Amino acid sequence: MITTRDIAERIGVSVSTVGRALADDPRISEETKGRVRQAASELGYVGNRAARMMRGASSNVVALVIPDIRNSFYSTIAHELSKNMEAEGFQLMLSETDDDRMAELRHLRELSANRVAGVIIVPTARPHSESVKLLRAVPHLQLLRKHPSLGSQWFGVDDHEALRRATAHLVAQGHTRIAYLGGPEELPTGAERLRGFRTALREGGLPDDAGRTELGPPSSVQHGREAVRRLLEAPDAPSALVSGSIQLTLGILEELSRQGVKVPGELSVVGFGDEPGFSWWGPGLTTVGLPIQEMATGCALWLLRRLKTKPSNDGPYTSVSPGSLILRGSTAPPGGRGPSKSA
Amino acid sequence: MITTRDIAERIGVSVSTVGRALADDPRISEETKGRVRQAASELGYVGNRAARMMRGASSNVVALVIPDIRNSFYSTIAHELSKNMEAEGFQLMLSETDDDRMAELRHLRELSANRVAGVIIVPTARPHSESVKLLRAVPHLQLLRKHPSLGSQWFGVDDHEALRRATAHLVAQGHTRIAYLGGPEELPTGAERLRGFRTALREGGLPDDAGRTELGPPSSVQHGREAVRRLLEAPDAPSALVSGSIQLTLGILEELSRQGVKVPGELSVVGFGDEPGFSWWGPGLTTVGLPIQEMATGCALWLLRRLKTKPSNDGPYTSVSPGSLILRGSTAPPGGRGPSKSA
DNA sequence: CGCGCCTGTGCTAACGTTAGCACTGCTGAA
DNA sequence: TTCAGCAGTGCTAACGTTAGCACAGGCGCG
Repeated sequence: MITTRDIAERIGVSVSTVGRALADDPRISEETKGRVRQAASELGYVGNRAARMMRGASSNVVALVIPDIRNSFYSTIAHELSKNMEAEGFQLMLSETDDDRMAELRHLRELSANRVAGVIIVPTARPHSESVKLLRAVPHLQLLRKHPSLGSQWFGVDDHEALRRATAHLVAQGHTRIAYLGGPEELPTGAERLRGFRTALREGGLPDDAGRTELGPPSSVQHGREAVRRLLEAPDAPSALVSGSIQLTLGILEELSRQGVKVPGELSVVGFGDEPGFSWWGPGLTTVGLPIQEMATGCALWLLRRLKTKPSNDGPYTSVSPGSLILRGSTAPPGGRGPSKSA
Repeated sequence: MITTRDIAERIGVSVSTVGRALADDPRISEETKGRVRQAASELGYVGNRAARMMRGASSNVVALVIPDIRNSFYSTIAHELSKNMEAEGFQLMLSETDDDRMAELRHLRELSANRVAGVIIVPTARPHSESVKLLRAVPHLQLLRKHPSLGSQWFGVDDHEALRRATAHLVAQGHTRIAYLGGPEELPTGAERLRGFRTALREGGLPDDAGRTELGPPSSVQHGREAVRRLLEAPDAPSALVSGSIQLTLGILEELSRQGVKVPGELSVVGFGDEPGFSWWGPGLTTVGLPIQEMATGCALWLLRRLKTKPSNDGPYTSVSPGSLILRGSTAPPGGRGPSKSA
């Protein structure tokens, strides 16, 4: 690897001069700068960030810690983040936890050793105490899920409101047996969405047993399919179904298509998130649209500001809009005569 | 930040001893090791990789340089790569080029400054000469697209064969006006897929003007929609359509759904890649399945081997299977009576 | 004419870690 | 008794870069 020393020896100046010339220090004459730049270019010199970091400079890497990049929600986040960060000279490190706290810990250890400048994290249900310690040592920001031990910097969705609205839509159409398919209560998002579901039932004057819930791994398409199968086989199957995760929604749609369930004739469905296929699935999926881009951009800007201004300005959390209900054809009154379809 | 020196002062030994104890050097007594580890844990010591790198150690970061992480093809690659790399203690850096050679160059400069250990790249159509120089200085591997100047280490799909098969399927059903919607010829993949399309037409004994092509940005869903619109409005619209990219396929499906085109009654369609929604789109999309996981794992293993063994073993490129044609309901003989559907 | 200032450059230390060499006791063999 | 060898530890240099200080030469001002 070419160093400033190589350049210095080549043109007969000191390393200091080379360093200053490359930093465009006004004390160096234009003539010398020219020769240095020329030599640097010819030799293919690339500054060594490790050495700079040793001199106190911070790294130009921020990390994104998420469950699974294949989830389009997270890949959109990653994209927006990357775009915003690149514009400011930052690179993005990607760490997948698969919702496993030990994998999360392993990643945070590495990130810490690499002295990343900042971290945006979708924490697991119960982060390891060492993970908490590691995170607290670096500017960080929670995304979607909010864990109290990780501070109050948080960007997310108003999950309670999102599911309240989605469920209320079904209640308003007269459904009295509604199923909710979502993540486990341990996850902050899972708990909030479930709460939103129950709030809507209560507000609709429905009895406690009107709601049926199927909770499980929120990133598992497979779990979505199985849960749907269980719901349909049950003695008094629900007439409507709300989803509390994108991946589960994918599973739901696949299984309903496979079984040829008539939507919304036999079953009304409200999805979560908005994927490319949702609009062309069956009669079109009514679903909760999420402001993903806005959230990602918000995160990026918050972190950038935080990285630029040394003092710890601890702006409190920011909850983004609850997401809007996108009305398509997959919901209708129970037993109603909505567009029927064998998917 | 806690350093070895802090630990040393705390327990009254030298930094050398601390360093060796943490590296589990056999020369240090177990008793001392215990005290060092204890102190390190209490203080929350995390080794500084930058300092290690200065001592000649290589970084534990590999970079993935791709056009756009939102493309599920690339997010799957990123996921598999990340999984394999994490198991070996490597972290993944993500760089998006958006198919812009200048963005590509900017990223490669940063990666180079950060001394990444290796790079897996989906190169742009014509990488900048400096990009080439930067890449050549580090173990790297081309993915999908193969650019001659970047060496012969390549993992990809047999694009020619993939599109030959897809097109041949339509030809066999008797279609004589077939459109191909794909990326530009400048891209190695674009050129190969187009060639495969033409090969199939020729082998099917069709005249040169049987094929209509719409080439454009391969990652643009929007372009897919517009191209479909143009094709349908043309005086003698084709009776079949083959896609040469996942994103374009998404656009195609959206537009066909929107316009309510009967598939395969009015138009037969063969897609590219296999996304969640493809199976439930209209009559089910016949499409080219790609061995994404296998490719990603192959890349990871190749790079890991390359990083472990210092000597430059230059295994030549490896072309993976051509992808299999997944038969669903979206193709039928022209004017035929296949399951018709207004999406 | 002498002094201070300015311009342009060099020297050196420091960042945190590691490896080579040196040192201190101690044990065992000649 | 002397010395080699060993266990256990310390000292120091080096990695590449940067910043503080020093220094040389030239010029203007009193």
